[in-house]
Parts: sequence; C-alpha cells; structure tokens
Amino acid sequence: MPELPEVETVMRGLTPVMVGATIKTVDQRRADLRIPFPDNMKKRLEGRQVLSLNRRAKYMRIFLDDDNVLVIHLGMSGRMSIIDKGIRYSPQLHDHLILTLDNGVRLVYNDPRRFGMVFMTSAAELEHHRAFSHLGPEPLGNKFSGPILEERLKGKKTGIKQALLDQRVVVGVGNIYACEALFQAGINPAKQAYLVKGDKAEKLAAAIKDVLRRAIKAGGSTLKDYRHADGELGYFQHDFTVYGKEGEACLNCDCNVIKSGGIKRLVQSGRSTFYCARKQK
DNA sequence: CTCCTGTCCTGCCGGC
DNA sequence: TGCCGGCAGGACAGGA
Repeated sequence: MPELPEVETVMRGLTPVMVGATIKTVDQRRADLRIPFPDNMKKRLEGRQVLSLNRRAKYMRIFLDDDNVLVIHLGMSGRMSIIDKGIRYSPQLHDHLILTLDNGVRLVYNDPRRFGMVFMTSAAELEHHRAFSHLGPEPLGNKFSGPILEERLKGKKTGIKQALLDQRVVVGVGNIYACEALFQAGINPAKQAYLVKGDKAEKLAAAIKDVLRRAIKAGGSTLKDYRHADGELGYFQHDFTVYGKEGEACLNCDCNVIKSGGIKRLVQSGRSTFYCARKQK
C-alpha cells in the first residue's frame, strides 16, 4: 500500500509523539516479518530516547540516543497506529510490534501480509546499509530534475513504467504514482525508458513531484494531525485519475468511452499499469 | 550491467 | 452458499 506520500504522512504523524519520548516497553509478538526482527530488539530499544525521525525512499528511520537507528518499512500492507494514553487496547490480529512510550502512548505496527521490514543499524553505517546504499535520488529533493532523470534512464530499454519502479532510478514512486505521473506527463507507460529525454524527461520529473506533493498535501489536510479517530496513520482517500480505473473515462476525457474502452490496463513485469492510450504517447 | 520471473504472505472479490 | 483463481500500493534473489 504505502508509497512515498503515505510513508511521509505516517512519519509526520509519528514525529510529534515520538521525538523526546523514551521507549519504555517493546512487545514483539512474533519473530519476523519479511526478515527476522533485529536480534535483541527489545533490549536494544527499551530505555532509548527518540531524537528524531526522517524518511528515505519508503523507509522510516527513527534515530535513538545511543546512535542506533530503528528502520521501518511498511511493505505492501503495513500500518501504524497511535493509541493515546489511557485508551484501552488489546492486540488485534496481525499486530506484530507494539512500542509503549514513557508518555503513555502506544505505537502499533500491524501488517497482514508481513512484507514489511524492521531492522536496526548504527547512525554511522546507515547510508552504507544495503537497504540504502544503492538508492536513487529523492524525487522531492533538489537533486531530482529532468536532466537527472534522463541520466538515470540512460541505457534502459525496459518500459518507462517499470523503470520508475526501480528504486535506483528514483525512490518512493510505487505502482500507483508511477501510473498517475505518466498520465500527467502524457507518456505511454510502455515507451522505452531511454527514449524519455529532453522535454519529456523534464515533464515527467515535474509530474512525479506534483503527484507526490499533492498526495502528501491530501494526507495532511484531510486528516487532523495525520491520523484517524482510531489512531491509524497515513491512509487517506486518494482521488486517482487512472489507477484502478480500467474502462472509465480519464480526466477531461473527450473520447467516446464506449468505443475506445476508456482507461486501459496492461501488465508490465507482473504489475498492473493503467493508462489512456490516446493521451499517453 | 540489464531484464524478467518467481517468491514471500494474507485477504478480498468475482465467477462458477 | 462455498470454493477457487486471480489480484493487491514492495523488494529481493536468481538466472538468462
């Protein structure tokens, strides 16, 4: 589920409750998610104060006062909830990790499919960790632009859609926002990646930024403090223009949808792509 | 190197 | 109604 905007929204929701707080207890309810939980995680976390949080790609990174970092990836189905002090809580199905803070707040990580990841590393080693060392630029950072995207796409003969999902090209873009950005840029998802250059690369980079920024804004503005009444963070109603809309009319559509079939679905590298064959060339 | 496929896991939805 | 196949927003390994 979560792509960059959702992870960003979850992180913004966690930040005010975690920063400055100390982790009092760790309730680890199984041994692993996609990979085993860190060795001695409970011992290594209990008593640690949280200094800060940030996000890199789709990973949340929680910096601790002993120079270690707790890294959380939500995978496909991971969710985070904040249970306020004094609220009754008993673990639900797929609640795998519960952190109780000294301010009385409980943080619950729930993940039915268990594609998520939790690991720890030292702050010094963080960027050299195998999860981070190969990553491309942050799309909302100042090191991302048309020319940089073009450079990263050089030599790639695969479809531009698949290339956008490659975290070495640009991070944080997942299946939904790849489709949405390509629609906005008017680029056919099957176009070979290396052919996206010049104005097209410029347009695509701008579309990626715009689509992600708008989604983050939606997450922040439709949710009070980024959280639902039940404490769940980061999941908000999107209004996608093409994703999941096979057969429907696209934005500002002037086709005869009955005749054209509307938005098309195709499978690329085993993942669904949605696009408009008329507007995306 | 690139590219493609399969895999991890559970839940849900549509068709028969 | 129940069962079954297909699909789901990610990342990685392995092989061509």
